[in-house]
Amino acid sequence: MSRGSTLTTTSFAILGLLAVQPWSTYELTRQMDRSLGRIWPRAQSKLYEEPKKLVELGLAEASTEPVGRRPRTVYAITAAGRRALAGWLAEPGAGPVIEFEQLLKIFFAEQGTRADALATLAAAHAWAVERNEDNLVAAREYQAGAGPFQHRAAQNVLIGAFLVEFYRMVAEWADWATEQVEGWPQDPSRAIAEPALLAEVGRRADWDRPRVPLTRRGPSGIGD
Amino acid sequence: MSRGSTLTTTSFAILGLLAVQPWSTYELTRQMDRSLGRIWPRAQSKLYEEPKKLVELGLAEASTEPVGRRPRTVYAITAAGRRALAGWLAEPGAGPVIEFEQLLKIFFAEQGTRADALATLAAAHAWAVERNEDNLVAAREYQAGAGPFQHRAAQNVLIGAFLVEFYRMVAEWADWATEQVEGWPQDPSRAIAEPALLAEVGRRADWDRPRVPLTRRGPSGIGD
DNA sequence: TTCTTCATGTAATTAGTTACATGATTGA
DNA sequence: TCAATCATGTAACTAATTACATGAAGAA
Repeated sequence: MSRGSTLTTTSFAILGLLAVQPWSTYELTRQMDRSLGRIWPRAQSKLYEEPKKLVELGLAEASTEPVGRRPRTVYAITAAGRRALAGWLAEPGAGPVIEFEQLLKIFFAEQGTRADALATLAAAHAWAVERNEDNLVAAREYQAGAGPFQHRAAQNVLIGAFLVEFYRMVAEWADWATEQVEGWPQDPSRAIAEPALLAEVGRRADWDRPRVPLTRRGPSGIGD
Repeated sequence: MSRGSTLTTTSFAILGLLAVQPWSTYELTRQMDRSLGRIWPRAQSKLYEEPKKLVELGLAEASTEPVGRRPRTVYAITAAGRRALAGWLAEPGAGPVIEFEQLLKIFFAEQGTRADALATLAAAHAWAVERNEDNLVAAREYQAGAGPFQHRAAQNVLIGAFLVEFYRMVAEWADWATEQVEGWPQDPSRAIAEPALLAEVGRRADWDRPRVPLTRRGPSGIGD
C-alpha cells in the first residue's frame, strides 16, 4: 500500500472533480480556472498529468474519443476511486496556507519609500475588489443555471462564503493599513507605532481567549 | 541582466531579512519559523540554499566563523543587495495565494459523510485558534523586548493585524459553516441550500460595488 | 482563406520538500 | 558521561511551472 502515499492533495482535487462527473482534461482546466483554482491553484499542465496517475492506480478510467483527426481523453472515476476519495474526506486535512508577496513587501517597507508601500497596499486592495467581482460573476452564472453543479449548491455556498469574507477582509485591511502608512513620515524607516495601535490590534486578537472574569489588580496596562 | 530574473520572491524574502541585520543560516530558519513563515512559508533547506545564490550574484557576502571545530556561515547584505531590494519594493507585487485543503474537502463533502464535514470544520476552527495563540505569544515576546525588530514595530503591527483578522475570519467562517452543516441531512449529497442563504452571502459580497442609487424597477428579486 | 481563439497535449526546467548526517552544548 | 536538544548543513527526490507545439473551429 505504499503506492497510496503517492497521492497528493492535487490528486484528490482532480479525483473529487471526477466524482462529480467525467471530464475531458480541457474541461478540468476550465473548472480549475473558474472555481477550484481559488482554493487549490495549480498550473494547467499539472491537470494533464495527474489524471494519468489516477488511471495507473486504478482510481480513474480514460477513454478517448476523436475530435476531427485528433483524440480527446475523457476521464471517469472508478469504484476504487470513490473509496479512496471517501477515505481522504474522513481525514481532517490541513489548514489554510497563505503566500502573500505584497504583505512581504510591507514587512520590509522601511527599505523602500513610503510611496512604494502605498502603491503596494493599493494593489492589494485592487486585487481584492477584482477577485470579488470574479466571484460575483461566477455566482451569478451559477444562479443562472450554468455549470454542472446545480445539485451542489449547499457545498458551493460554503466555499463562496469563505471567499467573500476573505476578499472583504483583505480589502478592509488594506484600507486600514493605508491610513496607517499615510501617517508615516516620508522616510518609512523613521515610522513609529503608537502604543494605542498595538493595544487595539491586541484586543482584536482576543477573540479566542476563554472569557473568564479577570481578577482586577488595579489600573495597570497591557502586559501586566 | 538575464541573471536578474533568477531571483524569486523567496530570494527577496531572505534578502530583506539580511537588510535588517546579518544572520547565520540557522537564525534565518528560526526567524522564518516565528514570523515570516506565516506569510511566505518555505522549507528549512531552502534557507540554506538561497543565500548562496545571493552571494553568487553579489547581493550578499558570506563570512565564516568557527563554532568549536565546525564553521558557521553568517550572511550580510551588500550595497548592490540593497539596491536590488529597493527595486523589488517599488514593484506592486502579487496578491495573496491561498491553498486550503480543508476547504477542498468541504467542496467535495457530498462524497463523504456529514460527520466528516463537521470534523473538517472543527479542525479548521482549531487551526485558527492555535495560530492565533502563536501569534499572541510572538506579539507578547515582541512587546517584552525580545527579537531584533524593536525599531520595526510600525511594519510589524501591519503584518500582525492582517494575521489577526485572517485567523478570526477563518474561525468565524468555520463556526458559521458548522451551523449550516448541522442542518444538513445525514447523507450530505441530499443537502440543499436555502435561497435565503444564497441571498445573504450575495449581500455580503456587495461591499465593493459602486454605491450608485439603482433605478427601482419594481419588487423584483436577485439577478434581475 | 486566413486569422484568431479554442482545445490538447509534451518537454525542459526549477522550486521546493523530505530525509539524512553529524558536530556542539547543556543539563540530569 | 550520557541523552536530549540545538545547530549546520547536504543529497535525493518530486511537485509544479514555464515554454513550446500544433490541430480544430469559427469569424471576418
